[in-house]
Amino acid sequence: MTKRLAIGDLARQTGTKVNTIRFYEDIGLLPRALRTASGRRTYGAADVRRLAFIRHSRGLGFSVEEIRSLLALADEPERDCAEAAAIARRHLRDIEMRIARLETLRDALADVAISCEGGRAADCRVIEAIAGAELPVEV
Amino acid sequence: MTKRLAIGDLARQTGTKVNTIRFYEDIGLLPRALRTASGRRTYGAADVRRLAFIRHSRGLGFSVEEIRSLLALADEPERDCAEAAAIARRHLRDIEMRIARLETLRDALADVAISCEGGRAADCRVIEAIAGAELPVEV
DNA sequence: ATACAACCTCCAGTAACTGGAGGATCAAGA
DNA sequence: TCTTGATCCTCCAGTTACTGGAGGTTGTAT
Repeated sequence: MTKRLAIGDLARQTGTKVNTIRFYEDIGLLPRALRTASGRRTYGAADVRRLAFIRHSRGLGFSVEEIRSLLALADEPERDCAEAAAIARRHLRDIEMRIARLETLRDALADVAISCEGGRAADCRVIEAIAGAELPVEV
Repeated sequence: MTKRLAIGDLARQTGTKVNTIRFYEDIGLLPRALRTASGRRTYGAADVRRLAFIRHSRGLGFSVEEIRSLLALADEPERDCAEAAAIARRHLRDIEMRIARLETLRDALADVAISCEGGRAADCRVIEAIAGAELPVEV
């Protein structure tokens, strides 16, 4: 049998912090790790793959709940994959909306930011521009 | 003297939740409100302006700490406005970076999302694509 | 034997609110 | 005057996805 990894090794291999790995175990994204006699966690190849999947998903911006669904699908090979596709598409739409929103914001902010180059705060056009702004709340 | 507003009135006038107004008072963005004999908060025109400024700033994506600096400048008319301009420009750069990051994400996700239209999860290309993804962590 | 790194568990903190419990007060109608 | 319902008060817990630290144990190398 191949030798198992300590939590620090797994952390290095996947670019994850040790505390984060324990956190994933707490919330159930990772199964409870096997322990040595003294209680230290040990990991095998399947754990490395699973954690890598989680990290990649997070890198793509999926939420923990989305990842939970994705992992559940991956764990049951006979289930219908359409759900995974739906999650991905929904997430894509969400990101597109965030981009659009940020672009609106950027344009409004560009107007504000270029309007001033110093002077008395009393006459500051940045502050005036913000005071007069009309933007939908919530970023 | 003009009549003062109850917290609910201020909330309606500025599109802010009552709890949020109290929260801003707690963290010092709004001064401690004057109270009636029975302890209810009352607000005047200056409070309306200040809260509107805060909400507009939030709408533009400024953090509470940034707003704190902006308000400090607005409160002291003799200070140099360059600081406000710097805050705005820094924030603008930040938003541009977030947009760029999200665009990268969107492209990666688009690849993932279109790759599947149902079937066994075991063969799911969405899941495979995520497993094989190489994205910088952190959104 | 003694460092020192790495591990353990538990807990608080982050950002910016939101919602709710439990209780007091106000305005208006009967 | 009484009562009802809206509004207000103060606290406190929960949200997301971790991160960092305290206080203590274990493993390894010299």
